[in-house]
Amino acid sequence: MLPAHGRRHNLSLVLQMLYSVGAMSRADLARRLGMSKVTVSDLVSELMDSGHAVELGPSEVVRPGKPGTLVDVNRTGLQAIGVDLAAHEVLRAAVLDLDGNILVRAERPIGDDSGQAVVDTVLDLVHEVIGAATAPLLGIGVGTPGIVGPGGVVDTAPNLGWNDVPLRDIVADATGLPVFVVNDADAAVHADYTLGDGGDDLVLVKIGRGVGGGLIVGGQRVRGAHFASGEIGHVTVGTDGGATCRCGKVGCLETWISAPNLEKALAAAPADDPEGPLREAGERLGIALAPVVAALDLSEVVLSGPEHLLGGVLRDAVEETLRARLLARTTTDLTVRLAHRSDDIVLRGAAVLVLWDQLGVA
Amino acid sequence: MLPAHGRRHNLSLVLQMLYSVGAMSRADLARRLGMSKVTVSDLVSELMDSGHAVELGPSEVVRPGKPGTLVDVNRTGLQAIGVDLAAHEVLRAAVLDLDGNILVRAERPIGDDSGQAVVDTVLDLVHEVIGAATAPLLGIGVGTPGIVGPGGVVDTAPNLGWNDVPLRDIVADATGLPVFVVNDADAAVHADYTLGDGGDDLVLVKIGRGVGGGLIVGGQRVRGAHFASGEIGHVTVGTDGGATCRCGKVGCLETWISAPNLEKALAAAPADDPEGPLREAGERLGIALAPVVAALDLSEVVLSGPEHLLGGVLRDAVEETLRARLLARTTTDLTVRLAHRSDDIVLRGAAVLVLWDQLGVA
DNA sequence: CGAGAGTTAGTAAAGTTTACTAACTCTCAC
DNA sequence: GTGAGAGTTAGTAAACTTTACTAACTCTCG
Repeated sequence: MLPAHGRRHNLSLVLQMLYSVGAMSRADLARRLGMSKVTVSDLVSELMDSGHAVELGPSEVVRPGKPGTLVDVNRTGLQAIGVDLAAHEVLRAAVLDLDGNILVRAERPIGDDSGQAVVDTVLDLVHEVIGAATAPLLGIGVGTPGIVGPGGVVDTAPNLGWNDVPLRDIVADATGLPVFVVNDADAAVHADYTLGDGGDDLVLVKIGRGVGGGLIVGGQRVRGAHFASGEIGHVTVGTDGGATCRCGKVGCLETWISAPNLEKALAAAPADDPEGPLREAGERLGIALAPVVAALDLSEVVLSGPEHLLGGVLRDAVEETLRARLLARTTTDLTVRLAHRSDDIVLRGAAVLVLWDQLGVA
Repeated sequence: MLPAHGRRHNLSLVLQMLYSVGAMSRADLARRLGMSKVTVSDLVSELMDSGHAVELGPSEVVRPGKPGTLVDVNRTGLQAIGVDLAAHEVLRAAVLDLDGNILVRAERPIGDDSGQAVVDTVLDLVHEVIGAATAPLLGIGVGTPGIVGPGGVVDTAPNLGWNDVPLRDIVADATGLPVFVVNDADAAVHADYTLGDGGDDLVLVKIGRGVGGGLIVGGQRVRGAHFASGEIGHVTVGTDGGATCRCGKVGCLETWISAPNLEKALAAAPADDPEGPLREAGERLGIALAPVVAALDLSEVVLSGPEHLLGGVLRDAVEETLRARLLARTTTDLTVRLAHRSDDIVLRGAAVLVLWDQLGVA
């Protein structure tokens, strides 16, 4: 731990404060951060030199004393790229501003491509959005299906035909920008945690072709012993059988609640209980999540995926099941809700990753 | 983050290195820690001044050059107090050395006491073991049943008749020593994590009168949104009913696997399958843990409690159930084992807490 | 309405803490 | 003796602090 590391941390603290609270004067920063005015002035000056912060002009507050000069994160002068490789049949990318707003979008169909062909499409897509950026780029965040090992290597992503693809290095070499690669559900939970206003302990379940999860515990993203945290799609749920899963086991969570399986079950539902499959799926998810919520003492369960499937009966069933299977004390301030704007959550989460690493912003 | 914080961190790094690797020269420390010899000399000198480190004399290694002077954590010159308030019908305390060895023990029966009477007994017990210490004390660690809120306040511990007892301040005021209070299962997992050689992602399930858990995720103890992590005793397990629990619900984990319920079931077991209840209990625990292991991608499940109950069939059933309910990839290097020396695990974990906080030792 | 008092923002200078490099002495094997 | 490694001393750079200042504003009162 060199003094320079402390300095870097303090620079991040300033950016975090500005990012989460908004523009303020140097003196406000000093008071809020418990640093001296001199140190803050020096930190801010370094951040302005590097382009990460800007002055916005004098404060309008009317009170005795010299008005402060407002300082803020360079919200309009910096952008990031987000890439979502987990959408259905399509690769997506976008230019985002620092608040997570999507400024420019681009897409490429996957078709029947796999392996290197998909990698080439990703690079093509990334180059397109880089060209569309209107401000200096902090970096590129990528949310991908499959397990992402250390160094941004995608271990296995069957849908893309990938095995041990060093995606981070590939994209970094092709663009010269810093690149961050994570699992799509991890990106999603990062988006919800950073851009939302929830607690420091939450799980996000992402329901699409499969079922994946991302966890934030104590404000930190859980990575797992084999970088495979959140892989809950193939946990057996309940003790009363179920359908046979594509993985070979019986009663996996995915057989009840993946989007394709849900659509199928809804189509086959009896007329007198058309929403039965949604209730059943919610119950099963609740059964699987109950031990997780209890063990980690989570305060939020977030569902991400098609709103018409998750929005009503299913969400209610998850909440009811959790309340039924846990102590009342555990569930009193537990919230079960849908993610905001699930469609773009991976894009936003991927961009947020860039902010985290480049700015230390939370 | 002041430079002084970095200094403190670096002092801890030196102690950690010595603690985990063993005695070595200043030059060795400098190489291993990537610091300059000068800095290490300075850090070591500060640690010797404070009594946390000692010189052991010249190294015996035969080679050209001046022999180094071995430096080590002051293993024999420092001790810590561990207190276990979660044992059956008795309060226990001990003096431990820095390696977690128990040097002196003491006990007090609880009897029918509760509330303030128990607090008084704890203080009496603590004073006895403080008197038995043969070296300066780093502090007091306490493992208690119930939920421990911020500031070492015991929210609720029914067995002791406690509600919102500010235990840390009470013991600190009475002894003048630094005091650390945590839940007993959290203490246990801390002991296993620090004194064992496992991975950075594990769960410890402590089975006694009730069932509690402690989790280490990414090398950090999980606290939870309401400081109630690990409270898995009253999660409903399975979808096929079960016995009614003292909490009022049906099929809680505790009804299957708490020590009293297990003993009862074993006594009533049919002669042709005397170990049936153990197998059933292990299966139920496996069912409850499967989603937790998958979501967090844990590498170890540790059981702590009466060995004659947990050791054989039960442990095997937990492992088999996890393997059956999870993807093979998740379970290939998952180990399910008993804690070493469960009897004293809370005492050792409580003492380890002190080391963590006072020395920054892992 | 204007002068003085009081308050707040921001900067400059000097001092402290921390860790670095460079250069040295000391000790030992060969 | 000579070379190698351990540890110390001297000097430097970085990062923060305290203290003291200027600049700019509001408030009050004659």
